[in-house]
This record gives sequence, C-alpha cells and structure tokens, in this order.
Amino acid sequence: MYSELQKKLEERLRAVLRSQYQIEPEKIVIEQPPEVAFGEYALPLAFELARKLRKAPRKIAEEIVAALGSVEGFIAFEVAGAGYINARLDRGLAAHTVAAGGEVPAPEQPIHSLVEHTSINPNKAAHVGHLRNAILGDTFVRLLRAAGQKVDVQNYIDNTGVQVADVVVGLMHLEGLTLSSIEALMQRLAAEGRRIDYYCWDLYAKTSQWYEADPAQKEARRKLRLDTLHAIEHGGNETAEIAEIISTAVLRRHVETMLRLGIEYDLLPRESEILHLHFWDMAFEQLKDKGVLYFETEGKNKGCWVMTRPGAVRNSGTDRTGEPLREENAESSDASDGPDEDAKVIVRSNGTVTYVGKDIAYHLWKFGLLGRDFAYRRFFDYPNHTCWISAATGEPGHPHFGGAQAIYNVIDSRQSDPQANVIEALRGLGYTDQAAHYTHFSYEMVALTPRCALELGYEVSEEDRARPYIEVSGRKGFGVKADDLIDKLIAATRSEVDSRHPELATAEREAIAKAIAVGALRYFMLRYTRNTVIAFDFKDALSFEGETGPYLQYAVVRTRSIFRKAGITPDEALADAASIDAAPYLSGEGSEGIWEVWLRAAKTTLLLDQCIQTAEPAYLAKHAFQLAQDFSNFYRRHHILTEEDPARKKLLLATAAVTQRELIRSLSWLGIDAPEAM
RNA sequence: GGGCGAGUAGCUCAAUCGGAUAGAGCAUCAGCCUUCUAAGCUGAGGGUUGUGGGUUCGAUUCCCGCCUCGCCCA
Repeated sequence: MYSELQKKLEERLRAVLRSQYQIEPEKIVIEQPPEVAFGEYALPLAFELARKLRKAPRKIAEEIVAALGSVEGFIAFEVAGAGYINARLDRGLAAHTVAAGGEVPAPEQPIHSLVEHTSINPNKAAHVGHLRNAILGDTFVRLLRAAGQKVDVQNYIDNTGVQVADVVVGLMHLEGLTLSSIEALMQRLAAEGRRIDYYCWDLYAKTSQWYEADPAQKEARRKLRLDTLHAIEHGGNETAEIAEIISTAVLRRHVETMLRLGIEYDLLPRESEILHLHFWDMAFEQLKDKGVLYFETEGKNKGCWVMTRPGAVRNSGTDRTGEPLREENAESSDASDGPDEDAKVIVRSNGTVTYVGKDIAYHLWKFGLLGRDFAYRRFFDYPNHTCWISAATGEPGHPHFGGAQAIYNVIDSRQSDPQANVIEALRGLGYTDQAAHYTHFSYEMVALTPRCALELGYEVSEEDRARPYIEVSGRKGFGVKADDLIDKLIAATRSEVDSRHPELATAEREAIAKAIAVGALRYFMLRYTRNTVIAFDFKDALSFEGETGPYLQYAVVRTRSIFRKAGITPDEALADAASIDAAPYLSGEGSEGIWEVWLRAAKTTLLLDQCIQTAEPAYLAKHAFQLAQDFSNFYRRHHILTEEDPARKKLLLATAAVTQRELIRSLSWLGIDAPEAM
C-alpha cells in the first residue's frame, strides 16, 4: 500500500513541476518523516529547487502545495519547517486497503535467478562463519521468490581442492588408513553416533600442524600434499576415491546441518566435474579468441596466460577493443613498454589453471554461455523436492540447471578480488549484460571475541586478547561448529519452554524450542548489515530478549492468544474491518499507537523491494522488529478483549490481525517460524 | 607498496539519494504481573559521529589530508 501511494504521489509531483516550473528532475526524493505527527511522506524538494528558482524554499513549497490540489488517498499536504512538504494519508481508507491487501504483486516477466551460497570445503564441519553465509543466502532466495522470481539454489563444492587433499593426507599418512579401512572407520563412527565432519575437523587441524612440525620433513610433506592434490584432481586412483568418499560424507553432513535451519538446495555443482568435463577448455578457447587472455612473454609472469585487472591500464599484449584509455590513467600509469606485472595469472607457466580460471568457466555455464552442461544425479531428498549433484554420467529426470539471467554469489568479502576478475572476464568476452547481472553478494566474516575463544578453551596470545575479534581458522581447528551452536541453542530454549509449558506434550515442546532456537540464530545472523564483521559471542547469540528472533515470535504468539480467546480468526477480523469506519480510531484522542502499526504493516512490500535492490536482508529484519515493537506498544495501550465499543473492538482486532499477517510474512522470508505458544 | 572496508552512547549495532531533535538493543538505575503470554512494558542517565580542513540553506553521509584497525593483492 505504502509504495503504491508513494508512486502515485511522485507522478503527481512530476506533473506539477512540469506545468509550474517546466522542470523534469531525474529523481524526486520522498522520505519517511521522523515522526508520524509530521504525516506519512516528507518531501524536501523545495530546498533543492530554491537555488534553481532563486526563491525561498518555503515560498516554493507553498506554491507546490497549492498546485497539488487533491490526490486520491491523501487528505492533506502541508508546508512545515523551513520548506518541507508533508503529505498526510487518508488513514481510514489506507487501513481498509491494508486489511484487504497483503499480496505481493507478481512481476509481468519473472526473472530466472541463481543464488549460490554455503559452498563449504567438504573437509570439515560447518562453523559459524558458514552459517552466516548460508542464512544470508537462503534469506535472499526467499526474498527473490517472494518477489516472484524463479530461483535456483546452488551450493558449489570444491571437492578436489587442497583442503580436501589435507584431510586425505591425514587419513592415509597420519592415520595409516586405506580405502577399505576408511569405509570401516565411517561405519564405526556412524555406529557410535559420531559425526564424520567433526572427525575431519580435528584431523584437518592435526594434518595442518603436521606439515610444519618437523623442519627436516617439511619439504617431503609439502610434496606429499601436492602429489595427493594432483592425484585427486586427476581421478581414477585410490587417493581420488578416498577423497570422493570422505568429501561426499562430509557434504551430506553439511546438507543435514543446514536443513536444521530450513535451508535447502537444488543443485550441488562440484569442482571434480568442472575438471573432468573439461569446462575450462571450452572457456579457454573463448577467452583466447576474444583476446581477454594474452600470453606473457617476459617478466615474472613469463609463460603464463594472464588477464588485465579491472580498472587497470593495459600496456602489454594483444589489442582489445573497449573503452579508450582515460587520460588521467594514462598519465599516472607507468607508460613504459614493460610487462603488466599486476596482471592476473589465469594459466600458470606449468599449464595448470588457477581458481579464477575455473571460476570463469563455471560462471559461463551459470549464464548458459559455455556450450557444455553437467550430468546430474539425485543426492538428497527433501520433503518437497530433490537436491541434485553434478556427475560425469547422470540419471534422467533432472530439471534444467544453469542459463540464468541474474546470479548472486554469496561469498565473503575476502574474495572480492577474484570475483571482480570473473566479472571482468565476462565483460571482456562481450557479455556485458550478464556482467551487469552478476552480483558478488559480499559479506564480512564471523570472528570470535577473545572472551569466546577463551571460553572454548583455546589458547589466546596476549596480542589477540587485545583485539576486538579473532578470525576463525579451520586450519587451526579454531572456531565454533554450527551443529554445536544449534545444539546449545536448542538446549537453552528447551529448558525455558519446559518450565513455561509443563502441560504441553514433549513433541510440542521440542518443536517450539527448535523454532525459537532457529529464530534466534537466523535473526542474529541477519540483524547485522553485510559489511559488518560479527564478533561472535555466546552471550549475544544465546540471548532471547530485546532485538532478537524470539522477540518477534513472541509478538505473533500474543496475537494468536488474542484470537484464540476472541473466538474468531485473523482473516475474519480483517474482513470485519471493511464494515466499519476506521478513521475515528486512527487519529486523535485515544488512538495512540494504533495507526503506527497500520503504517508499519503497510510498508512490508516496500522493504522487500529495498532488500532486493540493495541485496541487504538486514533491512527486513529491522522492519519486522520495528513492527513487533509497534505492536507491543499498541498491545499495552489498548486492551482488545475487554473493549466495549463494538466498532472499535473490530478495529483493534483487525490491528492485531494485520500485525500477525505481516509479521508471519516477514518472518517466513527470514526463514523463521512463529510458534503457536512459547 | 597498491586496492577494498571500517572507526557513531560503557558494549553491540542502525541511520534510505545530503535533510527536521543522530536512533535501537544490551548493560546500569527507578518502576509495572488478581486485566489479551513479563522471552514483555514505562521512565532516567549516557554523543565534540576517530581527527583537521573543504563543499552548502543543511554533512554521520560528499571531497582532500592525517591517525587507528581489519581484509585482499604482490
């Protein structure tokens, strides 16, 4: 409702500016006033026009207000302060519209998007940093789907990388295991109820230390590591088979862990298939043809195929049609004929392809530009759909993957450089439209506070103790495992639910505890904007008061309780609202805090748009919190069930109903369930 | 050395394209459960927005210098 009327107001303003002043501004700023007392929309445009028109802002504002006349849905335009124009909504009409509405308008042409998130190396347990990634990604998927987009969810698996190799080295050379004894190990772990990803967590840390432990052996161990990596990349040998078994088992654990938080995937594309199906060869041809890559013949990158970095000035290699060099760049750069030492190496002089190279090929596939596809096998069954995995030879019945119009890669900010290189390569190949729809959904890492690290029993240096946070490290086995955190959260909510609701059945208490735990965790990860480093602390993460998920759930639970006792459903309450004149209850004496709820509720779709535009789910988290806050305020001031004026009671019930509807909707986009009781 | 990001209340974070009195939560203190769930509510204290300039009707926001921290690249 709110954004529709905003658009209407903007159109009317444009018409006025055109006829009054012959002005066609590019953008008209429409703000939300700091207080509802100022109205529902605030327009600072008179300030801007003042200079252009050489008139006092207040005078201009008065002229615009006079010219605006009446606009449907609005009851007044006022000049305030030094020249603001405040617009007031017809509250009664607005409430009726909000009560009747609630659907997000579907787009005329749904976009096919692809979101890649999670992407944990399958050699250890998921930790809190991975949770932030998966929760951000999953929430964004829900937002895109809410806006009517067709979204594929992919979790990229680097199953042939150095991290998997490290665990394989640990299994084969530290533990002395063979293919068959590893299978026995896995059965034993399963029988003991131990998690294979936890086992690998420890082994990975142990192996990493082992490489460095003996200076005399360092070189030999480094070679062993490299040989193992090459054997895995090459495939068709026992080492590769061990890697396949162990990485698949760990991957399955990751999928299970994320499912605890309601996170599901459609496809797990793997590095092994990108290698074995020779995606790179296809990409390499294109890159050479279009001159994106050039062969370096001198300098430190001699013998490599390299690519100019984004924003850098080309001063070596083949020609490339493109933007002319800007003069200031040409001057500031070293204009000598020497090689571009800053160029990004894509193929090393020994012929191996870098990570960025393989990523370019993969992203060509994502946009349907590679000319080759994966084969697919079933991997995991969710209640409502199947998650597929890439394979060299597939099985029938799989959906079509790839060929997206827009892609979002949820990858932490440390990888912004390689991500920028991939985008630059696409642009260089002439795929400018695809490059423009490639979003590096960047976010900052989750680190541990020194206090948290000490709490977990890690050694913390003097230096680290003074820092606000310490980076987690899988290599060091330093971090908070995702399942441990979820277990801990559920234990905390469970004991609280048990003491509050001894009358409920065990299964019911369990379900409530789980919903609250997941709500707390997901909200915790979503309340920070993406470029804020989260310094993780159990005290904050295990908090259920204040700006937390449970606070929002609690507001919903209160509305549920009201409707249970009132003996009607929220839908009935919303329908009833149409039969009354709401306006008298939405302003003036005795209306405090009611309109605020309606206005906030009306803004949900506006927030959905903003979140998608900015790729920032935190705005919706904040919005839902504020709606819950507005409701709590309303709840305290107006006692619904004992209200004697029947019309007013209908309005109060509708207020609770609209709160419930918008909160549940927002929460579902955040991946949070609202329980019946808590 | 180059690039990116950050610095806001005791702590953790917001602040939409440059707008009205810089807002929340936590913590502290003082209150509110025989009335719809107190995982809640009310109130109080708490700010030179790192620092120095500039741009203008107006700067946490934009520009320049400096300081501190983090990450990435060589």
